[in-house]
Amino acid sequence: MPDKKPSDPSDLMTIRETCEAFEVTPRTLRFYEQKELLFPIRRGTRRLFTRRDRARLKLILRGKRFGFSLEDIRQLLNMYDRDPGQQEAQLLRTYEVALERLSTMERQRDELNEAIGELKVQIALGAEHLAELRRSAG
Amino acid sequence: MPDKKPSDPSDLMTIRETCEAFEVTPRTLRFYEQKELLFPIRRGTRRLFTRRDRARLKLILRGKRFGFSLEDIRQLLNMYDRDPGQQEAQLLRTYEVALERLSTMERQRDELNEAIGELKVQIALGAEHLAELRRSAG
DNA sequence: AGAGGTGATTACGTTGACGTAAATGAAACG
DNA sequence: CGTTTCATTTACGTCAACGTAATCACCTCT
Repeated sequence: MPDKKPSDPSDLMTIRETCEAFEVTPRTLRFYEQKELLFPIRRGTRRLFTRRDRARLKLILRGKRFGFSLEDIRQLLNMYDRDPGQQEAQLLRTYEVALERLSTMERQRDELNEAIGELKVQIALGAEHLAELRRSAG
Repeated sequence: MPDKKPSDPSDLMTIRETCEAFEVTPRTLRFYEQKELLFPIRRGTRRLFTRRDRARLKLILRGKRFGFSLEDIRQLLNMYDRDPGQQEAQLLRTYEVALERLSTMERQRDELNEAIGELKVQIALGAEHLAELRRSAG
């Protein structure tokens, strides 16, 4: 074999090709299909992922990086599917959801920072305690 | 009833009193007992939480705020129980574990910050896109 | 025809920290 | 003595996002 087969008669990709392209497992793709996040076409029993599936997958993975749940993502994606025409309203909705998520993430970060501060204090106290122990009975 | 009964013949507290004092549910205390984090004494079938249980509980809840798992906490607590004498070694161990946890938390915070930055970019792009839509067909 | 690779389906397992429900008991109050 | 009220035990349920078999069907190369 000279190199990877493009296997691109009309831009369809097998499950394995898609997995390699996006670094996910077959299980993940099947799972996403089951959750109605992807809709690969079937040739016989085999799944074939279209350009559209791949575009969706890209958005799914991006959404996951931002901490959206798959259910959140599904709702957003399917909104764009159901009525392709409400561009502005949909974009606006996505924008709002993103802002909400952003504030959640910032709150989480702040809480994490607080906990980090507290933990540092405890660590400092521990260090002191340790030094004391060594002074009194090294 | 004049007021709350101290019910403090020797500093023991019922499960409910303990729950109120620490803002946890009975289920939680029973769960912690089952997980060997607490060892309330039994009068008949009832649990009575000692000063020591409460001290442990305080540490448990603090540990949780830092994101330690109950299993982590159990190991640390029981270490102090099993051989009360290795004070220095134990404190040192706790110190080490805390440092590890600290770095994990800082890493998480950094990742969260990165994601926040990315999300902000996406939001800005969305805003632009939205403005464009409105310009071309408001 | 056997071996190997790819893909499919079905369904149970994982992880953590409890929630929740059901059935029962025992104490306290009037 | 009857009724609340608090308690106990047992055990299944929850949530998310897949992992991990187990079993079966095809295709391809040799």
